[in-house]
Order: sequence, then C-alpha cells, then structure tokens
Amino acid sequence: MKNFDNTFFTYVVIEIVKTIPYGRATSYGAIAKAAGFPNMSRMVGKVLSNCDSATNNIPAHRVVNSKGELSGRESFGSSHEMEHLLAKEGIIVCYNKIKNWAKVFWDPISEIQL
DNA sequence: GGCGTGACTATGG
DNA sequence: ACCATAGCCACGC
Repeated sequence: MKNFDNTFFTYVVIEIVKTIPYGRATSYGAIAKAAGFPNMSRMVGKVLSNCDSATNNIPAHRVVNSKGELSGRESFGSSHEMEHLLAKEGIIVCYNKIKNWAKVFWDPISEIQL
C-alpha cells in the first residue's frame, strides 16, 4: 500500500496546468501547493515530463521553476521549442529565463478561491 | 534499508 | 546576483 496516490496527483496536476491562462506562467512549487502537496514540486516536474503535452494539448511550457527559468526545455522537441511556444504567447525569454517574471507569474491559488 | 537522481525550493553568505 | 547547503520525496538499483 502506497502512501502516495500517483494517479490522483497526476490528474490534479494536469487539471491545474490546463487552467493556466494564455500568456501567463507558473511554477512547479505553486502547482504542488495548489494541488495540496506543498512538498511535491519535483513530482510535478516528473508528471509533466511524462504527460506528452503536444499530443494531449497540455500547456506544459507555461510551467517553469520558481525563478522563471525554463528548466524543462530539454523535454520538448527541440531545445528551443519551449521558448518558442512561450514567445508565441508574448512571453519574452532571455538567457533561458522569463522576462518580467513577477508580472507573468500566475498563482493557481488566487484563481481557486471561489 | 542505503544511495543517487531529478522539468524543485527556501535560505544564508 | 551567484553559489552552497539543506530540505523535500518517489523511484530504481
């Protein structure tokens, strides 16, 4: 018996990622916190690396680390694919880092307060 | 159970 | 701003 329901966690993470607005981005830690697993930021990354975002229409490119760096870019087709997807939404990436990160950052918690 | 690894994060110098 | 360190935790070996 596992003390961690990976199926449930994966589902919640994917649902949250789908709610990230166009032109905005958030962090692994913020998603983990919103999902109710504040210490699972690393697991969020694992979920996204296995989600096949292109096929499943999941905006995984809108998830970066807490500093706004594109730490997962190598998991996209080419090493510049993630940056390209962000650029298409008006998010400027320079030296592997999102410009105006404080403005682009979107906290799922603020949207869940219904 | 130990140990290294990873799309992580907070903190302190 | 950069680097080191220490938490974090599932997973494979």
